[in-house]
Amino acid sequence: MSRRSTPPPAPKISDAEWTVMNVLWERGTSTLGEVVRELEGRLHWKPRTVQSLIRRLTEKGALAVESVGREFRYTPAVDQDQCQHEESRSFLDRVFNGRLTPFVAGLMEREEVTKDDLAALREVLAQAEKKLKK
Amino acid sequence: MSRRSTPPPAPKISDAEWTVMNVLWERGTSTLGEVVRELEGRLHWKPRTVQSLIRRLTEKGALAVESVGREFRYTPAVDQDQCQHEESRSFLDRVFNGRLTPFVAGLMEREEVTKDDLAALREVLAQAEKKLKK
DNA sequence: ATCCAAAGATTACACCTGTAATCCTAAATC
DNA sequence: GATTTAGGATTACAGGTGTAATCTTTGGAT
Repeated sequence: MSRRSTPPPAPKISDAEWTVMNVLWERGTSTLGEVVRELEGRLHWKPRTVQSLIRRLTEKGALAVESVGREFRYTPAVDQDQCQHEESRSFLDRVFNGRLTPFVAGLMEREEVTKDDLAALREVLAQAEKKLKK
Repeated sequence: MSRRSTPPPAPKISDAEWTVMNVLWERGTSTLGEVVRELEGRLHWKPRTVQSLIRRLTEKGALAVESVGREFRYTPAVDQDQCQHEESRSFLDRVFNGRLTPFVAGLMEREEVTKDDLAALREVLAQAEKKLKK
């Protein structure tokens, strides 16, 4: 499997920051409070913690800020698909010497897979195959 | 996809440390010099850098040390498959909300896949399917 | 015997991360 | 008006990471 043309790399997002970005990608533009309430229950995080993460993400250019009245609204400034892909690549390179198949094989060996999972994967493979043929 | 019984978690291995562990898993027991020479050319790393990483890996229990004459020989003390699986899980949870299919789909969409890749994956799926049926 | 190079031990050091606490201000509430 | 409170700004702080340098010892080369 080989790379195609690469867009300029997105800023590096840390583990905790991914949690925040996932919320923002899902909700779209949000305020601090909205993110805090979204994470409440799932996480023990204090509001100041979320604020810190948002600030860092803003500083590294992953979020755009827009001042609305007294508050700010934060919006993802980087593409989720691209970030996911960059993380995927770096993960595969680091852990599986770049190879996808052993990764998938390892998961299937050690976790329960449902029929639905398998069907979905089969579909993905079929799509890839079609693209190859074209 | 769900977890099965979990062995006690392996120590957390950092990015740079993965590079070293990969060498050790591949070569088996090695001395510092052997690891340094193995990485030479591929990496800019100074020998002291490799030594630091090996020391940290030893401290966190990922490598076992055996004193042989004047030197030490280092041996992986954690299972590669297990480490790979733990990394895989944490990666999928963080980036893809735990789901494998979008990960595979994203890669296929953004990278060139060869016929061989596809065939290998198909085989993996077939195996998983067989296991499900049983 | 001498000197060098390789390896271990110790130390460095800035930057990133996780996880907030404090302080300040302004809006909302009583 | 006085008080609580949400949010921004600033600060904190230990631990991990990447990437070594320095100091010390010792076996091998000359």
